[in-house]
Amino acid sequence: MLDIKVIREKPEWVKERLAVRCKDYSAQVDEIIALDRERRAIIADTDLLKQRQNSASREIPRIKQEGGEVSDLMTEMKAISEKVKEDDRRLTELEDKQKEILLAIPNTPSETVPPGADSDDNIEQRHWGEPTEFSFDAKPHWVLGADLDILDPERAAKVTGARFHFYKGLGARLERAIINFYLDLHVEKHGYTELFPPYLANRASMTGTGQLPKFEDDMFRVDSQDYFLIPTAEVPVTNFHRDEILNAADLPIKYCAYSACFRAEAGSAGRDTRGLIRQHQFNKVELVKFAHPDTSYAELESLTRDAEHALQLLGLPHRVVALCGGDLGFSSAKTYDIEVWLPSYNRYAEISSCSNFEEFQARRAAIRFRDENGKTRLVHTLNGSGLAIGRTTAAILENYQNADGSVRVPDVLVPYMRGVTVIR
RNA sequence: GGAGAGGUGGUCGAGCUGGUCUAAGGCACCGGUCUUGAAAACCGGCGAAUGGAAACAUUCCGUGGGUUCGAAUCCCACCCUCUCCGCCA
Repeated sequence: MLDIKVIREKPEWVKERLAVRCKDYSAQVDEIIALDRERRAIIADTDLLKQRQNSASREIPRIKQEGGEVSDLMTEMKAISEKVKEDDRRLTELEDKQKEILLAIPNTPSETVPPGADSDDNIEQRHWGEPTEFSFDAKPHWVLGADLDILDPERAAKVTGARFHFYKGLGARLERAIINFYLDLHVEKHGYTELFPPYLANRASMTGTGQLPKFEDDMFRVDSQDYFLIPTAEVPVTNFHRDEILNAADLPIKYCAYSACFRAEAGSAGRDTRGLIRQHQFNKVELVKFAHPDTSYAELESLTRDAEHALQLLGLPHRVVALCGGDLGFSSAKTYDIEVWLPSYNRYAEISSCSNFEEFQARRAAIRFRDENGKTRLVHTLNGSGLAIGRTTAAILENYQNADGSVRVPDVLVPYMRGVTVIR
């Protein structure tokens, strides 16, 4: 959520920043300003009436005690009371309307976000390794998965529906090995505290991180309760500190969390229909930081490096791109995607998205800290995949496949695979 | 799921026969006095949000409604926590 004060004071700047997203939000900004003007006028009026109310309710008991007559005063107060209630109703209406619009406006992109309309305009920052070369006909991971009998989407479709997977045997062990490798790496080498979160979150939490109200259709909702299956551990982990005031000395606070993630992804039909790339349920280790505003961009860099480090230890070729304005997510001010080389796609494919949300989520979720002067300020929240597990499995299967159809296990995973070095 | 108790500022906790609650007090925290230094003691400060240039004003006692001139306090609904019982991995 954007700061109403900034919208009020620098509306043209806000519109300009939002335009980087290649969409025009001028109408919404103007409407907010109009509502805000009326809202503040009503507050000023009503506060005067309430002040009169308060002073009268201090006088009434005093007059009574002195044996005075209060019925005239009570009659007057009755009328004021009616007016106050009416004004409060109108005020609530305006606030609700203003908040509704405010919640639907995306974050203002940082000044460093490159211009551009879609992913073709993203800017490569750096790359590591080179695309894997094969001296034989390389198979896509879904073929390897079937041939090795370690992935079973057909039975998952029977048991549940399209876009779910069973992992089987060493496939299941590989997925589990990657989860543990990532968690151990971030806890032991990068200083994150591990959280294991609930997989269901309530409406307030989903609103706090920006999934609601705008993207309700992308979520799985539990019918019997107003709970949602989390689309990412970002939701429970960021809301871990919702409505809290943190100590400045504790910042940055760094968490990593494994969770299953659930996405209804209404618009995705027809894309990436085979394999592990786009599923309704997938595994992910997420990195989340609560940072001081002065250092949040440095924290974004180190968070991205932490995620890249995992791919480097796995020996998977990858690159980092800065998302352009048109490709930026709703809540993000700045995002780096990490893309891993996927031979079956013959291109780099997203495996992590690392973002600085600045105050956008913190304002929605009321996550503040007490600064050096004792003032409360909003923290900056950041998160990034560290990394997506299913896509890692796909990348390993494809990049580490041998001519005979077997797959070598990356060295760092062998202990997690209980000594298995080749899946055959 | 059933019965009972309870949700008050960073924390503990008083208030809960409606009107100096304009939320006591303790602890924590910050500043000062004292001290070689520290502790203790003493003095002072110390919640958040909104509106306002400021003075200041308003709002907030789990959430949302209601009664009243006036609600932390009374009424209704819901949420959560604790204790006991039931069920359960």
